[in-house]
Formats: sequence, C-alpha cells, structure tokens
Amino acid sequence: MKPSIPKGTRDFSPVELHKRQYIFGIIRDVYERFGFHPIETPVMENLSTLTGKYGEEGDKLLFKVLNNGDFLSKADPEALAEKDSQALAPSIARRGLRYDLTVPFARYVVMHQNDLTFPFKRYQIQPVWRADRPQKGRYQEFYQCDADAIGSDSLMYEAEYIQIIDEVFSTLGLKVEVKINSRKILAGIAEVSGVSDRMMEMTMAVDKLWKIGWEGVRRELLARDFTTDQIDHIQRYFSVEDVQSLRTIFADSEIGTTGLDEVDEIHGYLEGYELSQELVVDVTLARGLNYYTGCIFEVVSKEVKMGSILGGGRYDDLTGVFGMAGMSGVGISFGVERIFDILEELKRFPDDLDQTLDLLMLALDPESHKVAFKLLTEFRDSGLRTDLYPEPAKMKKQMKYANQTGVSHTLIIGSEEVEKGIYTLKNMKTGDQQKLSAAQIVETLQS
RNA sequence: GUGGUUGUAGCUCAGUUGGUUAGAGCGCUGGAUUGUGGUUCCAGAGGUCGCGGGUUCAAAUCCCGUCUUCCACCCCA
Repeated sequence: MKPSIPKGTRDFSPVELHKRQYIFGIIRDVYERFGFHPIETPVMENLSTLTGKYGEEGDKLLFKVLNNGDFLSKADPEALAEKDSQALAPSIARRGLRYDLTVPFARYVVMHQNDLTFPFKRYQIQPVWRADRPQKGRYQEFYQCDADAIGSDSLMYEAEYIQIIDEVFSTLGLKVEVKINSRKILAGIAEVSGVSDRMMEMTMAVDKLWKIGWEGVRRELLARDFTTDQIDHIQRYFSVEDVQSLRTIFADSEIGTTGLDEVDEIHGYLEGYELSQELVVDVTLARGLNYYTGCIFEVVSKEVKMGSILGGGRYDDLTGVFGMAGMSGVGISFGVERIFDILEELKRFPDDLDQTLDLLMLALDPESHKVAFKLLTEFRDSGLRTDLYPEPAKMKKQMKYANQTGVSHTLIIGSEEVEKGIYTLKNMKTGDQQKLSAAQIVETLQS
C-alpha cells in the first residue's frame, strides 16, 4: 500500500522541528518568567465537555471518537433509522478530540479546584484538532500555546499579557500591531444603538470591517434585519477617531463606560513601560469566541498580510458550565503555525538552528574507529554534542555526511593521529585545520 | 458545510489534436580522486503518470467517482 497521512496533518522534519522548537522555546521562556506553570491535558475529552462551548459552527468541527465494542447496538435507534448523523453522534461517540486548550483548562480547574491555589497561572503547549477544511496555514491538527490566569479580576494581568506579547514578538524579531478592545465597549455601542439584545450579531459583522468595508458590513447587518436607523448609529459609533470620544456617547451606558475605564486602567499599568510594538485600541475588534466578556486581544503582523497570529481575552465565567461560578480568568494563545509561516517568509529564523552537533568524528580505519569510539565518550562527557561516523568509510563520504548534516567541526582520526594522540580538527565553514590533543579540542570547541 | 483548483521520479516541473520504449533540471549512488565536503566531468539507479471505474483498436491525455493540495466563502489559529 501507498503510505499517506490524513488531510490537514503534517510530518515535521528535523529542520522544521528545530524552527518550531525555537518558537516554542521563546514563548515558554517568557511564560515562565512571568510566573506561569505548565500543565498538560489528554488528547481526548468527554464529548459532553466539549459540545456547546464553541457555538453551533464549532460543534460541527469537533472530531468525535467512535466508541469501542458493539457501539451500534447501543446507538439511538431513532436517529439510526432516520440516518440523522447529527442526532446519532452522542450515542456512538462519547469522546472527542480537544478543539482548543481553554475549555479543557476550565474543566481542569474545576476538577482540581481543591489542589489549586488561586490565582492560578498556567501555560499549555499542545496540539488541538478541528475538522475544518484545510488551507495554507490552516490545518486539522495544529499547536496552540496558551497562557491563562484564573481566579482574579485584576487588570494587572491584561497589562502583563501585553508585556508578554511585546517580548515574544520582539525576541522573534517581528513587527506587529497589538490590538485591544473590550467586549464591554462593544456592549456599550450596542446599547446606545438600541440593539443590546443583538450584540453578538453586530460584533460579528463589524469584525469583518477590515475585509469588506462599511458597505459590506451594512449589507450584512441589513441581511440580519437590522433597521437602517440602527445601522447608521452603529456605523457612526464605530467610526469615532478617538476611543475617548465614546465617553460622552456612553453617558447613559454604564457598561460602555466601564469598558472605557478598564482600557484606561490597563494603559495606566503600562505607563512608563517601554513597549517595542505598537499598541492600539481598536473598537472594531470583536473576536468570534463568545465566552469572552471583558478585554480582548489580537495581534497582526505589520510585515506580512495574514490573519491574526494571537488571540485572547477575559472571560468572567468560563468554569460556570462545569459548576464553579465566579471564576474570572484571562488568557492568550499564540498562533504558532502562522508565526512560523511569517518567519519563514521573511527569512527571520536564526541560521544556526540546525547546527545541533558541535563535532563529527571521522575514523579512517578499524583501529582508529575503536580509539575514536572511546574519545567520543570523553567529548560527550565534557558537554560537547558529538557524534562518530558509524564505520571507517572513505573520507570523502564522511566529509559529505558532515557537510550535509550541518556540523560545524569534524575531527579526522587515522593511524597517524592515533599514534601521536594529536588529532586533526577541521572547521567546516572556513576549511581551516589544526592538530590538537583531546583536551585542546574540548577547550577550543567550548569557547 | 458551499463553489472552484491541483496531483507525472526523492524535489521542481515538461509531456503536442488520445498514438510505439513517459522526459528535463536539481537531488541520490558510484567513479575520475586508496587522507579531505560545499566546484567540475563521466556513468548509473529511481515511475502501478494519486487511487478506482468507464469510453476507445489505443488513455498521463477524454468522462465519472474518490482521496489529496491549494483558493474563495463559512469560521478561525
């Protein structure tokens, strides 16, 4: 049979994985420096944990895991007879693959509430699965790098996330725009436009503004039966030059005013802190996930045209559905797959990422190979990343291997070298060679 | 989920109105060079033309189905 992998999934070669780990490493380091602790959760969750958390669209994109054993005999007979797949699913699949890391985290917090000390800051870097139709930069299996802080409603955390975002992208050498907004400001606009009860629909339409313009947004709102009067209000309020001019508009909107106050407070925390990236308040930023209730974040590249490369926000009651009320949390998630593509396109990966070996030893005859194998241990023990070609092959072949695996130095060991205990160290970049003892080699390569 | 697009050697791609033994470049293996890689020259290996079916004397080429790729929606990272 011909080997293949499921659509929307990928193999990662050493070259790709070194690059991915470079990104993960930077994010992990920053998370840990900001006091986040790692956790992992299972690939599978109970389907009941996942369904209903991502909206109707999200439910369709959940991967379901077929029950084991004689699952058909326990299937819902009515749904089976009607061939109603949607209705049949719960009775034949009680588990599903996680769709994101936030909902499993909420489940984790509720399950382990007695062992946790709040506020609890955790980070989690694991793959998630979505039965989406794949495209470039869009897969059925992809990684998320989440950090969430739960159990405090302090806006200090929001400010902290902005610092985290700033540090990660600056370390990666990328220019980005950090957009923030508040669901409360959106609620305020909905209120003063007389569409309080339809805020979700309004924000979903406005979220597309950058793509389809006001003409498109108006068309979409009209299609959703908003009145032209309401639409005029919405357009006017979302078009304000400065967020602060919403203050007067929000005179009678408590929630809108709160939103503005919160954004001000976040800026207050950041006063005197030098950000390397651009931070803007964008009132048209909405974000799809409907569990967000407060501040929301999004990051886009200023150099490459692509969708958002980070998302996040505050949710007041994520754990409520699992029976634990009053837990406010705030979190972000880096879109590593897209960040990878951007770094690749801009050629911003450091060029020594695949140099994971300091020294490759080349032996020229069986006797030298034995000596080399002993030396190998010595070099490894002294902390050098060292390897030995597994057989005393032709030097040309071994050199070629060294060249292709991207090792920085080779060590030539033949009868001459063994006799004197002085080996030939070759710098593969410059081609320079020098004769050194084992101790000198360690010293040279460690500097 | 809707509409479209793609698939030929390890990789990037040619392949005429359907016509004999399916090609190139790069890469790979070996040699020129028995202790020196990234340059050059020579030789060689490598293909069920995504998969299944159909039309035809004849299919990489036309038709249908299916899988996959990418694109626009939907939604999203």
